[in-house]
Amino acid sequence: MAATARTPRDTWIEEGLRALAAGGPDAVRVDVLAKTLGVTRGSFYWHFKNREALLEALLDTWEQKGADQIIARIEAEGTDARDKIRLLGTVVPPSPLMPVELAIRDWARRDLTVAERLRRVDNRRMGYLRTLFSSFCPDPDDAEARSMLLFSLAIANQSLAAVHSTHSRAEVLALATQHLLT
Amino acid sequence: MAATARTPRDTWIEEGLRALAAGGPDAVRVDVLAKTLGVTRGSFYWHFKNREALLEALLDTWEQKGADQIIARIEAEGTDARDKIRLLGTVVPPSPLMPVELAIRDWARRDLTVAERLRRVDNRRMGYLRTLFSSFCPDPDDAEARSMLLFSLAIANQSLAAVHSTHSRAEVLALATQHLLT
DNA sequence: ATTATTCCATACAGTGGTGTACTGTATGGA
DNA sequence: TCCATACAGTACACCACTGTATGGAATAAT
Repeated sequence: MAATARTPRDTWIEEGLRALAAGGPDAVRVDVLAKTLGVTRGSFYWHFKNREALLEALLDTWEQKGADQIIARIEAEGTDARDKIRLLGTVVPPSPLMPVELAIRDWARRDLTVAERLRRVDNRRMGYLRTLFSSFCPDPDDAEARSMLLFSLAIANQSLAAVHSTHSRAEVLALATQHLLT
Repeated sequence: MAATARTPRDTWIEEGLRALAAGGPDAVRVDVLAKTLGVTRGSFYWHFKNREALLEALLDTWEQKGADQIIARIEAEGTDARDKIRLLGTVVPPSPLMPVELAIRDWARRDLTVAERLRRVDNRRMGYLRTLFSSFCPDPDDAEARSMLLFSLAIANQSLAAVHSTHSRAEVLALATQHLLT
């Protein structure tokens, strides 16, 4: 059995994430997705019960893949704690995953179940940051403060529109991250 | 002339901002606003050309009022630079203005004209932060880094869902702000 | 080659929202 | 008193999008 899917489920999810990143959950329209995929909605409603089901699937894949993905990459590339923090402060913010992240973060403000998922992911990440900073910050309060600042930096960077007088954004990110390491 | 307005223009804007804060620009529906105001859309289309015009008006009032409002308050309440920074780090984040702010910030990601407005506002604020930090940071790079960190903290705080192990969020905010003052 | 299964197209009904044209009403001023 | 102004109501045409029912095409296993 199992004919190879011409437009498999994952394709819809992929395109759905793109739409989500670009315009938020309201922009995830099945007929729009169908059009960009060159397919009719008949395909969609074979894979998914309804639009709501796709939205759920988008959150599932993000929570599952996107959450530990960054941590895994940092763990692989970084050497010591300081180096990993530097990576987090500079390579993570311009990641292509961020737009999805931001859309979900905004979504969470008006949807409790989304907020709950986000809380889980954020907690995992904050936990990771805490361990990194704790490796050279004896004071737990200090580690918590720095973790919060680095996390904030990574999130806010994308949605901060200001230009910096004499530096590029990348330079300012590096400066800010360095500040958290001293 | 000028019969007393029963549902003046400002009422629509006020309610529009509420809707914007709660659900983003897509949630600003004229018929919904009319319903919550206990009026039909006939009134709306007297004040505004169309829905787009209301959205523009919302951005106008935010850019005009909301931009310098925070700075003015800090200037009024704070004594020296350090004190003002402490205020910014702790009283601004939980401000009732933030939901509107966040909605617009997300909106700016997908609308160039909104992004342009946001850039103007952000630049003013970053400029203000720079002057504050410069008052006790001789190194301009250092001042820039700290400004960026404080701004990020204020923005990200609202959309950060993580819970902190042993502290309340307010405590962590105070810790983080303090870190930027040393 | 046949057939079951998987996938997609098409047509249709329904809904929620916009904008418009027109009518109705309260209020203050000449 | 009469009228202009400033609203508000009603009805309608018109999308954009959802979901459903059903038929048909493509593919893999036999």
